[in-house]
Amino acid sequence: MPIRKADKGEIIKEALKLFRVQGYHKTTMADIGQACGLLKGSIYHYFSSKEVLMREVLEVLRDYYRDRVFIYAYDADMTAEEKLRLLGEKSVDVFINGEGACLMANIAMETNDVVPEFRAPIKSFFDAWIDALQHIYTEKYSKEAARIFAQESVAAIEGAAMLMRIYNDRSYLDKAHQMILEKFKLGAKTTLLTTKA
Amino acid sequence: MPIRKADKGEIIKEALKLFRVQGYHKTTMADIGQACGLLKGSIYHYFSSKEVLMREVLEVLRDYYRDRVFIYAYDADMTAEEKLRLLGEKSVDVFINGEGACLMANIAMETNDVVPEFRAPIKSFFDAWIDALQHIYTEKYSKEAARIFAQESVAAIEGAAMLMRIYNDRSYLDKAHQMILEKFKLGAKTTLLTTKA
Amino acid sequence: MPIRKADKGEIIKEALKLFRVQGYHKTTMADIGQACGLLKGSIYHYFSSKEVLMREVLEVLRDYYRDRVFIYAYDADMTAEEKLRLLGEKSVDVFINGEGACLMANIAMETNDVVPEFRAPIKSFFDAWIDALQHIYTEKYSKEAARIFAQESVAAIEGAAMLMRIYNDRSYLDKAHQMILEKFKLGAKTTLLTTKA
Amino acid sequence: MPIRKADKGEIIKEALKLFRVQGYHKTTMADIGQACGLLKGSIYHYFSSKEVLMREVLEVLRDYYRDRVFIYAYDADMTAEEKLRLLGEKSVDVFINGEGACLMANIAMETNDVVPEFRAPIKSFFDAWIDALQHIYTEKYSKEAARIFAQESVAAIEGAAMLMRIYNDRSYLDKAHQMILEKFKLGAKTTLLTTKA
DNA sequence: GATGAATGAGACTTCATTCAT
DNA sequence: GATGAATGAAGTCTCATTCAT
Repeated sequence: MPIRKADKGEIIKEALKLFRVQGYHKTTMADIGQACGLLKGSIYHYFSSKEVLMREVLEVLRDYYRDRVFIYAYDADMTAEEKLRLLGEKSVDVFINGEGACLMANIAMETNDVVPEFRAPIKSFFDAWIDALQHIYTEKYSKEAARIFAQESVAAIEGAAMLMRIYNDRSYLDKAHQMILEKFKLGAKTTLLTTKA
Repeated sequence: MPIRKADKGEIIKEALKLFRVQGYHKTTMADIGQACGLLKGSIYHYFSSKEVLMREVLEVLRDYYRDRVFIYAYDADMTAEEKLRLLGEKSVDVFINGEGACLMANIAMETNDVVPEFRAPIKSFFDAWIDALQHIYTEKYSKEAARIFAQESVAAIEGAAMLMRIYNDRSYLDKAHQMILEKFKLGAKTTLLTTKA
Repeated sequence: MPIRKADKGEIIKEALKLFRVQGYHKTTMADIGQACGLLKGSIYHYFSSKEVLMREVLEVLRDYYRDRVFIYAYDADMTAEEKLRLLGEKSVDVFINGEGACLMANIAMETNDVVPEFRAPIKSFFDAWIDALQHIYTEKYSKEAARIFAQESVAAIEGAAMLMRIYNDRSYLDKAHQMILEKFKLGAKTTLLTTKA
Repeated sequence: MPIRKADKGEIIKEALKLFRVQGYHKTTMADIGQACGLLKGSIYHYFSSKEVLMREVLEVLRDYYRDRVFIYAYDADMTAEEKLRLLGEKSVDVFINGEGACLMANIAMETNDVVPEFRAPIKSFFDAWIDALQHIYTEKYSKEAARIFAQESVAAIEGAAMLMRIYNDRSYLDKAHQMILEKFKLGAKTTLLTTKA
């Protein structure tokens, strides 16, 4: 009869929190173990290495966003503005609770050139995000303009998340979302490329 | 004079490059030594610790931007658009040559919560950047709107730098700068807050 | 249970031997590890630093003397001379077997001004020793004279231990103990201060 | 034209102070250099290694004591008690000013088993000391008893020096000297062996 | 499944020593 | 004679990982 102190899900959840705050290299297996009530050695029952654990964290997060956040972009029953607001809320919420896309950016910056194995889940996360926004924006913009606006939006949000962290002021993120919404309402006038019609 | 293989400046330059690409924790003193043709121990002749070296790197970079890049924002002989373009060029150039503000964002993300000693130079770098942009924007915007637009601009650029890195595509950064310039030309219409007049 | 090569007690025992012979600064974690059949890094499983290990060594030794040697001074069933002889024997034994008060003096001399953390256990060891001798001596001496004689005795023994080491001749220690016993038998005549009665 | 910032004598003096307080292994060439206003590398113009420097320190100290302190023991113009007092004063003085026999004991304890090269000067220092005291004591004691008393005296003083350091209380040393003087005045009654007859 | 002990590679750092100038 | 730069060995400590129980 096994003593079950933790399962993969919980380890992933705790690891995510630590990786987000401390980064990949600074977070130790002992840190993660402690957060789950395990010894560091025990984590190897679930994950064959720290790298594999990180990869699973990234994949779980990407899947979560893809299936539970970005999916709303494709919902036919909401207006574009409602969808935008919803995505923003979900993201903001996740950012502030400390389990979100912030990790993606952090890990991307820290490991892009030193752990290539992490690139795939990170890329597919941002692909899915940009795709979702583009889909929303195509309601008012041409496909090309929508893509660019989507990229700008993601950049604006991640940049704001960075400032939020540096200045310890969450309003940056709120302002970024408002700005995007405003811009969308104003239509294509503010983008380099022309509107749909 | 003894055999001089390196000086502080060169070590800082090499360290900057490595920190930017590999991050703080993943970069070892041996890496830095090798890049300068020194043994790891020899670096301690110039810097009393890895942390002190990193801090000096951040300070040098901040001072460089403050004195040689952001300063153009206050030049009375250029138009706002010329200044914006100049700042963009200088930044782009620095980004692409691999010695620039990208490091600030990377290190901010990686160490914000684990090495508080780095916060001060990082903060003052972003302060100086935002101040400079705000100063330019006040030509067309109210002080408040100019500040918000400045923050948005920095966020947009840093977010774009992140995407540039993830997708290995430098066009993100160019587009971010173009977008900012466009937006500035269009005036305050695109911001939440009202224009100057 | 895992492969157990050593426990705290054994590490402390081996460390004590090495510290006594080589001193604190000259003894390396690798030395201690080798003596226990461990790698240097493995010792950190039991002790968080070399300093902490040394402190525990000092505390264990102090407790050992307090509970198993000096305690005889307070035994009502022995005469003062029996007690003195017993303390002497225990000390001599310990000195010669290489696990004893000699370490206290060595470490005191070597680290008094450079590792203040070691002072407390060293002081309390000597306090307990002097207290014990004073207690024995009060049978024949006033409290004050007994204290001074106790201090003299400790000094005489530690000084003799030093000569023993320098001349590699254990007879110094024996002679010191004999001298102390003689002096005690002769009563207070030899001390500066007056006898009890 | 050479820049003379220091000479051997000064380096030895400063090194002695540092070795006495910090011990041999803990004192670095940089420490010594700093104390003399030199860089550590410059010390090698005077001494070929740290070990050689320490050996010279020990030899200088031994010679100093032999020629300027212990020599009074052989002065025919003083009484035994005057000589004892004089030796005590010189030693106390040197102890307290921080440049004396204390170093001999410290270094003896710290390096006896790890740097055999230091044993010779240390031994000959203590030989000279014991010889001097023995010579004084032979006025009242047999040669054998005088030697033993001399050894006891040295042990008493060095042991007191140790307590002085541990308890940061210089009275231990004064008391040791008083005790020795008392004992000498009382004659051979207090020693194990018989008086001269 | 979980543990605690152990490993070994490698990190940062120190320091005696050398040497061209 | 003195310097500052450099070296290389070694020291303390960390950490991902393994494994018998």
